[in-house]
Amino acid sequence: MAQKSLNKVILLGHLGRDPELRYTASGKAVATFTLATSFQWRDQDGNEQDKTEWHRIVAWGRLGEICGEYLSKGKQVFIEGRIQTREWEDQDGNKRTSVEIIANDLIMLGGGGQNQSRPAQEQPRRQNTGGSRPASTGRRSDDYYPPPPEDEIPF
Amino acid sequence: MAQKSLNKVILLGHLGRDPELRYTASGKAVATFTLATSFQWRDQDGNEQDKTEWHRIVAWGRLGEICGEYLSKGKQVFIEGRIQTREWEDQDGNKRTSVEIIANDLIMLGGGGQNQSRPAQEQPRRQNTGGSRPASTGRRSDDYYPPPPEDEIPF
Amino acid sequence: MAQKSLNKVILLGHLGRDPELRYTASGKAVATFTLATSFQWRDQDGNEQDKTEWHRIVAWGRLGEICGEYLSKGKQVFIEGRIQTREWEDQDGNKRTSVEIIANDLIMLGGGGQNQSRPAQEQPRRQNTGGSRPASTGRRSDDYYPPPPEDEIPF
Amino acid sequence: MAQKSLNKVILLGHLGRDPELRYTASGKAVATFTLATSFQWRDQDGNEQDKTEWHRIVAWGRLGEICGEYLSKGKQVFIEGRIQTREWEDQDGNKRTSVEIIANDLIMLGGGGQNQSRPAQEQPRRQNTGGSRPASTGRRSDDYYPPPPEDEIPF
DNA sequence: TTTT
DNA sequence: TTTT
Repeated sequence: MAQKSLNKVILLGHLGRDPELRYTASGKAVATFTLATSFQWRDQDGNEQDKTEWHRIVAWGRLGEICGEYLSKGKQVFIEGRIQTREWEDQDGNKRTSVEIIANDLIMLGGGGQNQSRPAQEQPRRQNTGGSRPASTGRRSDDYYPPPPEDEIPF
Repeated sequence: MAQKSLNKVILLGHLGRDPELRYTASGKAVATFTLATSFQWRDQDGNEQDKTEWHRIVAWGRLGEICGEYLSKGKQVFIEGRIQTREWEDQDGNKRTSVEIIANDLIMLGGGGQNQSRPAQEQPRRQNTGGSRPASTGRRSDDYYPPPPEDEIPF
Repeated sequence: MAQKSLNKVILLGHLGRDPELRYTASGKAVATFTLATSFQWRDQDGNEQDKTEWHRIVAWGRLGEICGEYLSKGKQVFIEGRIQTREWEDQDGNKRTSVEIIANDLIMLGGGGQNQSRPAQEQPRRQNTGGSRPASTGRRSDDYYPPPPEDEIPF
Repeated sequence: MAQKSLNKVILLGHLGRDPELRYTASGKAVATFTLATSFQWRDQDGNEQDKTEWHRIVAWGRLGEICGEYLSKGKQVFIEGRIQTREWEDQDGNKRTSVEIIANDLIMLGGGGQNQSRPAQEQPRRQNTGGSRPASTGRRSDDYYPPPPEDEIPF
């Protein structure tokens, strides 16, 4: 039995491409896109160096649909998620491994993006999986207790 | 209309006292306890300095009940939550303000704690608010998509 | 002797006012400002509710100067820091307590802000405390190892 | 020129093996080890499912030496770091990619570990890179301002 | 009021 | 492949 552990990723960067929105056979939405972050440092000669890291982001369900609708290449977003390694076989039958960030929260930021009013989503919406909260990224789960009425606070 | 924002706190420390478990009039559980973290630095004379910060933690619902059952003075825990300021009036009618951390996830760690097998919870369980997952801290909400069967992955 | 612990706060929100930049007697810069985050939930009648939380941010040294120079009311920022409680006495000699977020990293985001090109900093710069990295928020400390040259990687 | 971004990973889990401590040609220490986290969910039949994620951790310099000295298989640790992809060629000349977590902070927790008093470090210490704080993980960088003397607070 |  |  696995003991509780933590696997949390927090990213803030820009999309390298428009998200791709797909659906599983059972109709669940999933968006994928890449996000750039950059790491800066000063080398031994005192020169600024810079390396871009590309993160592969996966967003399932309602959050994926929101990504498909509102995000586009260049947009700046904050993402919270977890690291997940996925194994697959390439065409030669070799075992390959992909590391992806499974997003569970996302905040769209003002910066970047070219076509602000992006043409409506091409992909059909087969099914509105999960949740009735329209413009939300589904972050308010039951675990997030609101501030209760004052006379409800017993301390 | 409020734009999306982020208010996240991550703490790892030890409980200063046993949690207090109470219930609202409507039967919702809420546990409160304090958690110590310490900040170390070296002063200008090169001496190690140390300051303890006491955080007031509030855990609602099922998570609160788990705190009441399994945590005790001295135990080491990891907590994720949000900062919440609450206003109240003291006995002289002065406006006072309390800052609390509303926990939404918690990991119990091995360290600390005096009475490992704590006597069973004194407080009666009036109501099992929220959730059917008994030994969980309620973290697996709908937002956390599991790894789907391989033939379900469309990318 | 204190054991290692963790006290981390991550905020993303908008400034409620222009930062105030002050200097200690010894010439160290310190900026203070408030940051709004909002918490949304759906009440039992299914109506969207919203509560704004105001965080008091404190940024010392070079980071404080950057806040004084580049931030203004309405700007959207990401902040990482720690919670710190400070005790003081009000004019009646009563012990009061303030909870502040001591920032140690900050990312300026595109959103918000009224006067993009804010008039140059009014406060004199008494002393350039800490660090020679001009436009940086000082995040690249020694703890952040850059990617080494490939032939330097022994694994 | 890269804009500021964020790439942060927070993990809490157990080591899969003893760390390996190596040194670069220039004498810089680097420890590597794997860390397990687990993700739990309930499948459509209501059964608890569990998947272990193995993270490859890299710790440079003083932090790496501390890992080599104090960590061992089974130990529970909290790690903060960043994701870094590294490209290399396998023996067939194929481009391969490794995703690693570059640690920049680490907290040792009580749980796990088999040989509490592990035999002293086998690897020679070629060079004590970075830092004079012996038992510290080097987390108190210049960015972490201590609480100043009360008469130094100008607000 | 915690912990090593 | 992003961004300033």
